Amino acid sequence: MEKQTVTIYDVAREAAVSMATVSRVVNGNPNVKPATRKKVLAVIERLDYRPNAVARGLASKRSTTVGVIIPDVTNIYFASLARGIDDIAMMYKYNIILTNSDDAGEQEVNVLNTLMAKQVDGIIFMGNHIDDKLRAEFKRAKAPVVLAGTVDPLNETPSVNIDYAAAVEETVTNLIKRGHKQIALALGSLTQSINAEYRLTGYKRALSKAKIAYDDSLVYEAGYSYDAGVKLQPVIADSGATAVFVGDDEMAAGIINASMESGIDVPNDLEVITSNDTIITQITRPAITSITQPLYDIGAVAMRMLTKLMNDKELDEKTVTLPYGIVRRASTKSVD
Amino acid sequence: MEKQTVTIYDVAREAAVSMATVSRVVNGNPNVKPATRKKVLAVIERLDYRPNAVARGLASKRSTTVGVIIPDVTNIYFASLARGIDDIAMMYKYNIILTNSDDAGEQEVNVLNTLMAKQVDGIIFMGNHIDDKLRAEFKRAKAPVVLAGTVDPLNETPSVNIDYAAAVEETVTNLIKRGHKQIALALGSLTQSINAEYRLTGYKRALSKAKIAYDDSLVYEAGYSYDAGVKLQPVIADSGATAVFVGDDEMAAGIINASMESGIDVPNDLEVITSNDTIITQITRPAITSITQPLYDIGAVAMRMLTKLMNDKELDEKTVTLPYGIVRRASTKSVD
DNA sequence: ATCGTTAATGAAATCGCTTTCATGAAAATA
DNA sequence: TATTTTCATGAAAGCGATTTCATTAACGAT
Repeated sequence: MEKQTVTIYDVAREAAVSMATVSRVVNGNPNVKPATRKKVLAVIERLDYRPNAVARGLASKRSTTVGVIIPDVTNIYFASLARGIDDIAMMYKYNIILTNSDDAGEQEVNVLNTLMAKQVDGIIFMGNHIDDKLRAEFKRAKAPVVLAGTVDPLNETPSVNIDYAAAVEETVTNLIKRGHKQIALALGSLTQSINAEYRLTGYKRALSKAKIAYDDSLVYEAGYSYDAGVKLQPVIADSGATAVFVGDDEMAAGIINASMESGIDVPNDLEVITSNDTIITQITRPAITSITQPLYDIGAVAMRMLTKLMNDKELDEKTVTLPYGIVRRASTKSVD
Repeated sequence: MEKQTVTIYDVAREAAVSMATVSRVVNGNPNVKPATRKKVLAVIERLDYRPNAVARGLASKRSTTVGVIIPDVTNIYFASLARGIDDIAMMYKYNIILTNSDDAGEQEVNVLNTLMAKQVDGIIFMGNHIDDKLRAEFKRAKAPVVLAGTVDPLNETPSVNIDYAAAVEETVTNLIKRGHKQIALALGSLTQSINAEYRLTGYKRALSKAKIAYDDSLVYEAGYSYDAGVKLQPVIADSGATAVFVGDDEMAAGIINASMESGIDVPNDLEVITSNDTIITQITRPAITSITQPLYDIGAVAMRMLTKLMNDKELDEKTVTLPYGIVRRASTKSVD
């Protein structure tokens, strides 16, 4: 026995008004006599009528749903952005269709297409790399796209980020000031622009300002995981580096734990700085000095921008750069 | 200039067939002559036609979307389940509408209702407590609901879990065997059934089997966070407990770090065991002994069950209990 | 009392698809 | 060859809302 669904038509009949009037009441259209509104609301209550969002979406061409593409929900960094996105979305009565892309180009294009098929009103994209294929998809999408915590070197798509290059430059410069000459850089793949075109750039800038020769044997492409950090540690140890900047907190934790366990003291033998200031940085011992990012806000601001675009409003600025900070913890030596 | 959308009607016209035939081709209905199929596919390709999932949903009464209610995406435990859910969902061509509930009853009911309004075909619910209000909502929903990593003491709703009580009983029994008499229990709120009716039960069972009197001053209701653990640590220290079972990994990390920093050695002065075997347990020093749960699988199995229910199939078992394990790490002493 | 406005409502088209049913053609059976 | 089945297809009726347009009622203003 299927549960019977109550439609707007049922309400109209019971209330002895037209569907149009019921629709007006439901949508808060002011053009309804108070008495009529009251009558309709009573029927809605009595029948327990709930508007069908799908039908509404078809008729109005707005689904009040936005697509969110995330590399992996279990990654705390992106999950934090997602939380910001969802909170603001909810505030504006949107829902989130969340899909994991694993940062894989093909998969990203796929989910983008299924999201478009679902008629999402907008899309928030998170990932480590934007290529031409993706840009092309963004363009043909009729829904606006905003990048969160994700850089497009060509700046074609609205985005919210921090200044990754400047942040890395500043931290590396700090290390140099404290006497380090051999500073390793542990990143994800250099095919990803956030690494190749931002973090690496900041690193090189710091070196060049200090007149230190760039040595690419100190730059490592590892994965973004704890185990990747553990595996990378002996390599860093062999390189003679006395400090390392790491692109991911879990990887940094792996490096720190593996170092300490092999007798290399952090920070005395190796100083470690990481990028995302997730809870991980507080949990390790020593705790990890990190660039701080307003993770939640990056997501929240991106979603706010998207709501504007979805309502055909102009954006104040297409590329929003939120402030970053640096928080010193025990994985680096104090300056004094 | 709005982007023009191509509809099934356009395809039908161009291919000189009826909409019905195009629909059959798109949906893989075998009742189409190969020649016709080919012709239609060519037009679809040429016009770059993408079926509108909203229209399809309205006509077919299936949205191929499932709702997922999660306390907080940034919680690694639940995020891990969510990942399992999404992967299986994708495998079955479903999308996920993800909403954070903050474990708050009112909010949970709200999102449940907006999900139903969106005509989701099914719902996966994660949370720490199921109450009557929620059960009532589940019942009136016309879409099936499955609980993931979430217990319903009344067993009214299909669910996937491990045997929390047995797991706690086993770990606490181990502690007792190693000579502990004062074992603290650090949980979330005792208003939540997973704590009050499962973990606490297991704890009491272990004590009673060992003829140790239950002392409720050793049971603590804290939050599920790192800071909650840090705050709770001095209280545990004062209690004279020599071991503690913790309900959340981040909280356990907080207890461990705070202990070590106040001169209480883990595991020599205090043994610590936690519940969820997330990456956190490997990152702390000492690493944390933990109950192991197949997190991803809990989500994946829940989603598989949901697909069955959505296709009106019978469930082999309404309540699935996945096996748990215990992994010893450095926060407990070896047994020998 | 009359006319121009504005407010309140309903009729009906529309959104883009699925699906039932009818129908004619082709294939299989007698 | 006649008859029954099966196949392939199209016409058209929904699905449950929104929205445009027309219409009538009420309201001021003159």
